[in-house]
Amino acid sequence: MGFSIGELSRRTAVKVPTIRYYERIGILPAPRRTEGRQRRYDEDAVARLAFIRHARELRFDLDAICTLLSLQDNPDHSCAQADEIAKARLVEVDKRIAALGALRTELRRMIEECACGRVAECRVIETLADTSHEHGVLARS
Amino acid sequence: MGFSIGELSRRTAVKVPTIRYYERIGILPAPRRTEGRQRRYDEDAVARLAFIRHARELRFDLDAICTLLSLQDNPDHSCAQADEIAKARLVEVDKRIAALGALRTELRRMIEECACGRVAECRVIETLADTSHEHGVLARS
DNA sequence: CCTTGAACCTATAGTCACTATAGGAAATAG
DNA sequence: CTATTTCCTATAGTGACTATAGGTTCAAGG
Repeated sequence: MGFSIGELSRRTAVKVPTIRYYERIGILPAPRRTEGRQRRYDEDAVARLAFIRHARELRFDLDAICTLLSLQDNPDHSCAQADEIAKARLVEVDKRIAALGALRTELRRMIEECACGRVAECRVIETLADTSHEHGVLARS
Repeated sequence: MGFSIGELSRRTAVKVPTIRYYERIGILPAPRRTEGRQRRYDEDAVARLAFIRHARELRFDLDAICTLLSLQDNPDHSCAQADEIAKARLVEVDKRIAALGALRTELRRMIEECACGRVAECRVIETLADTSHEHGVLARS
């Protein structure tokens, strides 16, 4: 008749404190409790938590996941919004990959050109100290 | 005879609260003050803050930047440590790019296969709900 | 000299998505 | 019945800022 939070954690590979956190912020419904106030879950909880975990692996933020979950609960609804969220995520990922590619190029150049002697001639430090470059954006994504 | 925090902000493209934050955590030295306790900076502060900003653009964490700054202050020291930090960063970036590439592939497949009708047939939701996949890692990098 | 308004000051709390800790209670195995 | 494991809540910490509140100082114009 239902299983513990530890068991749910094992079944979904989501850590126990994270499950409690998800409940606290309302992304996972509060389950029923034993007489001693311990949580007892069912298969529905496994499914919902697995959904969240997979979406988190794809780096959807919890806000987006909230929307996706509520869509899932309404199968007759249009899925345009889900599509939109996924597409927005793809755009972010594309941007991030491009930014990281540029970053990698700069790091490689820094490292290659460093003769690895004294700091005075270190290309890594020199590059960072160089103020002649453009002010890029410090985007988070 | 020195300039204000607002001027330093304009010259380095680092926001005023961020500059104060950097001072608080000790990554930027406390500057001298006017009689009215307002901060007054010089060119050295510009250089140091520009260094930090550039390193942040390359996503070095503040801890690594701290080390790099102390290296910069000792030009006769070996730059092996700087090299090491930069190489570690490169490894992280490589990993992140690989992970994001995989993520992009999955997002694209999800989006392409979605007929964009009702949620019941939505490939996006379906993919997220699918529990048959491997438990990947939720690495931060 | 006086006023206005922008820029400055500190201290504190909030962000995101958790993670860690403390101090205790319940469940389960032997 | 005891020992061990797992569970509970509440709170604080993470990184790197960002935002807010409530007050002070500075520079310029009149």
